[in-house]
Amino acid sequence: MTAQKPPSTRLSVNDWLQAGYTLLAEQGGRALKVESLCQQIGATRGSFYWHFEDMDSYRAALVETWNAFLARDRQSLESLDALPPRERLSAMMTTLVSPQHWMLERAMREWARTDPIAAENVRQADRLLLRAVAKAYCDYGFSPEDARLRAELTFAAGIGLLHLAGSAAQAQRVAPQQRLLELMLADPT
Amino acid sequence: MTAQKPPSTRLSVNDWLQAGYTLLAEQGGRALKVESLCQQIGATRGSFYWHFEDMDSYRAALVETWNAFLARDRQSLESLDALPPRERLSAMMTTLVSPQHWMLERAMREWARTDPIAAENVRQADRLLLRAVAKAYCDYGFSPEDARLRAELTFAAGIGLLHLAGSAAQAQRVAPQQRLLELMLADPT
DNA sequence: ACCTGAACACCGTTCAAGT
DNA sequence: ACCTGAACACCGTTCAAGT
Repeated sequence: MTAQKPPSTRLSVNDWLQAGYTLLAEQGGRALKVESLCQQIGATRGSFYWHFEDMDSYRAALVETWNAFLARDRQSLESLDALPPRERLSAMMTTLVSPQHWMLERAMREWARTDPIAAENVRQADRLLLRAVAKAYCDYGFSPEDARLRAELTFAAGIGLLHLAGSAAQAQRVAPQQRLLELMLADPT
Repeated sequence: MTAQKPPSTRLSVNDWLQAGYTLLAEQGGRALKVESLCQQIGATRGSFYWHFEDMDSYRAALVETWNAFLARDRQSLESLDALPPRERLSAMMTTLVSPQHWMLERAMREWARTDPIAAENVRQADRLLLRAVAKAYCDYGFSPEDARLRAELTFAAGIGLLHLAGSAAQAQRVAPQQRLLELMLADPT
């Protein structure tokens, strides 16, 4: 049988990553300091440097974990293929702005501006999602080119709403989301 | 007669702000360090601290200057009232994504997350722009509520495109912009 | 294997001294 | 009035020593 995890005074890599996500979501990228992490987790600097090379590789670890999380998440989006296109799009948009995601999503995109590793991971994740959304528009009946453009615009609007929402609750974003979908599904000749 | 500005080994507040904008646009918020600014401008730390209290107030000065710049810019947007709604919207969107603006716009929004002063200024600027865009949709014939919602979505999509565009040239963003406008002006009952 | 705490380096900030 | 450069404080990083 596998060993049970003890209540643990001992810390794992994952504990540190978790603490990082908390800080990132609550206070943004500039708050990600070794000392802050130590306070959050109740350990000293040396412990951090046992688990991680330095701040840069710690950030890289955060990005990779986040990316893996996202990939799983978005793969499950693609598994919505069974749904009719309209419901599929609706489900995608709801997931995109889920409250567990948007704080970190924003922090990650902020990072991506200066960190090449983060940038590559964000780009890759975006490509996956864009493809899925475009496919849905395509299945709905738009030409591939038009579907692609509508997907980009939908995606952009989603990102923009994330940024504009500030700390607003999810409920306040659902109405715009659905209205956006209606407009995007319109067929102006 | 007024004194001419000398070729100047002497530095002005504005020189430091200019250096800051350059750094912000090129390397993002984390690159805004005193030493980097000094190198950029060719002076030593003490000079910086003659003109500014500390980094925080320097950032505040950057934000205020930027905000004044934006306000002027957006007031001129409202002066487009003479144009028919559709052209007015098109002109607004073009200005919104002008290459001189988007890098700083992004940096400012990044700041706004952790700096209350920046947040307030961004909020205020957004309110002005949103009102102008909503008015245009209203003049086009949509109900006030619908106009408001379309304005928010247009705005969100604009912000999103800024973020997604990366370092792409403006030309690549014009097509999506115009297509977005077409979709937003559609009238799905 | 994992953690502590002292030590060091780097960069934000201060300040006495120069022009 | 504006700037220099030395000095100090803070936080990222290292490392010898503990369990």
